[in-house]
Amino acid sequence: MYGLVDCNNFYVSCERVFNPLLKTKPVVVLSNNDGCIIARSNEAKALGIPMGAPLHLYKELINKNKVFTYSSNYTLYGDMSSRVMTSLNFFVPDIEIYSIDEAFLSLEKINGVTVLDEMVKIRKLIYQWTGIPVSIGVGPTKTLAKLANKMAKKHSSNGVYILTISKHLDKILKDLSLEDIWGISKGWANRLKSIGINNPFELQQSDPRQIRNLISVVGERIVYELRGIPCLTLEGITAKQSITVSRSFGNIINNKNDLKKALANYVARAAEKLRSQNSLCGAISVFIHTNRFRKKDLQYSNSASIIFDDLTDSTNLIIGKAFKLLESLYLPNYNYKKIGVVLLDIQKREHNFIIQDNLFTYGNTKKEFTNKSDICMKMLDSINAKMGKMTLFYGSQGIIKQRKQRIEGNNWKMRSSYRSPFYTTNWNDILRVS
DNA sequence: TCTGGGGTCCTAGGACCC
DNA sequence: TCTGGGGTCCTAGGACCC
Repeated sequence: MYGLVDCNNFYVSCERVFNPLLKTKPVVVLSNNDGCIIARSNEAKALGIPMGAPLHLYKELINKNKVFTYSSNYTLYGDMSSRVMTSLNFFVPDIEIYSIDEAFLSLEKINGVTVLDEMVKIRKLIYQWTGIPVSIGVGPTKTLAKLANKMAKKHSSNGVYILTISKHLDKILKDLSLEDIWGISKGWANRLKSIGINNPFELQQSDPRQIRNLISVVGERIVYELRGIPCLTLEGITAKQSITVSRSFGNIINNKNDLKKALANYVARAAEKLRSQNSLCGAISVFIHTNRFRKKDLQYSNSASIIFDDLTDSTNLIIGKAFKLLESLYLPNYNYKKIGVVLLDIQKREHNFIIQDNLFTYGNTKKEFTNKSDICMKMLDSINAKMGKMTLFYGSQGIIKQRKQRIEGNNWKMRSSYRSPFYTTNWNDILRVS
């Protein structure tokens, strides 16, 4: 059984913790430059203010109804989020932090009879400890837990909803639209409708292979998940595979120096994030856009990327390269609205070791060995000492794959990002927590 | 006038290898 | 003239998520 905990109107709830007078008032939180509405209290939703709406279109409605508006404060939200997650972890050891305001729980260890009581208790205590109201959905798969969470928000008095495979679920699925299902958006919903599948129940009953042909393996998984057969599992905390920092400008910018100033800032922020997850990056990309909403303006958007000679986390080094990329992208006579940087090919710093022939390289350490398995045993010892118990696979990529498959079943697939010219490659590829 | 920011995964197809 | 089998690697583009 899986649980999904979702903070209600998270950003608004955070603001309310520090200003209890807002509790019963309509509140919205705005994006960068106060451009869009990105969070709404229930009262604001009731006024018909949609998610992601440009503020200027709703100015009048907001003024008329005395809606409180707040610029976003991500430092605060990040901090509140970790308070909630830490509290959750206190009750349930196996959790997956899915987003800033959501976490999946593994409920295997909780007795089925008492799940409801347990969830009600967790919900109550999370509120007591953090001031954040949450909803909890429970189901046999992540997809159904997600759906249960939606039901909890709509139809539950205690904020908890439990879905099981039953006639009742059939009825619920018949009454929902395809887009209510996690992983299905407009594009796929339309494709499904084109072959006569009009609601989640019909999707659940459909031929998984046919769905795969239509909308890829992701869709096939959804079919099984709706039947209560898990295809998705809890994922631990993993390092980011890419890090983006970008902003729209409040005003239009057209000179290169201003763009450089902004870019330097964003690179510094991105490099900070990179270091905070103890990683290095091997490549970056820079992009710029004009304002796509100003149809009369000449439009231009472009991006360029560069691969570093060595993995790095140095702000200065990355800024240098980013400026070079900007030089190649910048065209005068355009009004720029947005610039951003993406760090790519991200690798864990401590995982960056190489064995080639009989040379073992780990950071700046180079050691020669006469026996290859000897190297691996020593590596394993030092890694175990640092990180806890691990299993080490070594050999050519093909051999690694075979061994992993023997242990983990046939679902394991070598991904291109694991490639390496050497015997060992990405941490994930050769090591596995046992 | 004003229109967010940051992610992940999957596929197809060509190049290439033994 | 015929033309295997099994694979990796890479990229662009398209979906989706919060």
